[in-house]
Amino acid sequence: MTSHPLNSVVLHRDDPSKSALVGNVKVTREDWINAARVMLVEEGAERVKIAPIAARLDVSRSSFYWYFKSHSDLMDALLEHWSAMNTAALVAQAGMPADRITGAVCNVFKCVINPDLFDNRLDFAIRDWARKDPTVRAALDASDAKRLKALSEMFERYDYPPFEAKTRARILYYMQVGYTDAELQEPMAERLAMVPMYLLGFTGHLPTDAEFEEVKAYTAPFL
Amino acid sequence: MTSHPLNSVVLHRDDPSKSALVGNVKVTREDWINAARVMLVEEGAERVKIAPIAARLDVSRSSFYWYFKSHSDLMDALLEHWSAMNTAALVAQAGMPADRITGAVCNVFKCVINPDLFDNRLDFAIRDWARKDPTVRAALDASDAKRLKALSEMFERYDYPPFEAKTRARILYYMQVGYTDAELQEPMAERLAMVPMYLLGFTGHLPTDAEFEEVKAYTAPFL
DNA sequence: AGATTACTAGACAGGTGTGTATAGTCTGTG
DNA sequence: CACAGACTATACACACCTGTCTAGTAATCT
Repeated sequence: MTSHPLNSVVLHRDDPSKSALVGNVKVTREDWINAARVMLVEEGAERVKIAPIAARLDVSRSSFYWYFKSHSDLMDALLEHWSAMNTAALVAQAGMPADRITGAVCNVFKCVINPDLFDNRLDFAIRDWARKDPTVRAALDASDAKRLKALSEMFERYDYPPFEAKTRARILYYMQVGYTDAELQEPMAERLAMVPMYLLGFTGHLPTDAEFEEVKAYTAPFL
Repeated sequence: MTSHPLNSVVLHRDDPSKSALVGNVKVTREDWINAARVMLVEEGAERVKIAPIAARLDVSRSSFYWYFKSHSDLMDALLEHWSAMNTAALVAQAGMPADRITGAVCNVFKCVINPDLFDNRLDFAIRDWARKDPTVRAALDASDAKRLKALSEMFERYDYPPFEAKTRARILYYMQVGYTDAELQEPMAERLAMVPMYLLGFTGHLPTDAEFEEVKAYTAPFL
């Protein structure tokens, strides 16, 4: 219990200029997770390091091990946090009532662009991370399935037959997933106007048998 | 020039069981880049480390510095390789002649699913990497612009007005970008059949002014 | 055969990251 | 006021990665 000679330096935890939380020097487990989330979004899972987070919170690196068993314990918590926030929000919003399908789809868009309900950048970061970590991959696949199911059921409620409902759900969902960071900054109206335009050379209806045969003729050598 | 006492161990570079290239013990700069590319695709830019690549090539880690000035020199070469391969292939394919727009679009698809012309997984990996490195970001933006320009010009050649050509190019391109690894494994015909289906609740034509106003009413509070 | 060129192995130095041990400080409670 | 529990700082052990230095080997040219 005697003072270690090397530990005799003066501490200044209460120096207000160095305190991240003025008036409350306590750092909670949630603070660590939040700071880690920011790190994950901004830098990627690979760069979620303990020391930089500690610096951001203005506490010692070793404090981390009071709140978390290990580095991977933190990463698990991060994954849990994401699942609870994003997937739950999208599923809930897909179930919201609306007069017509247009309104229902817009509800989904509204959810996705509302940072309080759905952290789009976090979703991106998790998708990145999943490509390198099988555990995350499994969690993401499960969430994707849940979200697609909710969207598909939404289309079915507006009398789309099952296959078409499923297809529309997929396209709606993966159009979101496909956006780049830059595009997510664009005005919502522009993105919405772009979506219903026809793709490829088809002329605005479901492909006829003849057109489908034409496509197959083009692609057959590669299938 | 005298033998260092610690370096007197017997070398066995020509041990066939340890040689990655049987009959040719030489490792070239291309070999390093190729191995690094595999690493980049499978593990992400962050995990392209010299030692594991050396192990895969079954050579010493220090040999690396004969071929490359530094680690970032290798990464530069990787970026250069990607640009030359993928962007060049897509631009070339978009310029190929075809009877109708359907054929032209299928040409693009054929290019993108042909691993000899276009490494889709590499494209993904670069996109990941760009999110963390401004230099790569700039290179990717330049490539995206080149590709979109080529696709847009393709649509214009089939008499689409400029704005619509540009929009179709964007959707066609980002539908590709949005695919997940799993989906890229799906049969081409299914993906092609899925694409022209209408999105959202719109009924198969460009949105009318009334529909556009409806969308704006839904989204106005969030813009 | 000797010299030159192309290429490689191993040791080392320095930086950065995780996890642990230890010696504290602070706050609330009896 | 003394003590217990919550929390934090510093130091250290260890692992891994980059980059440099030195002493080589193997094939080719002269």
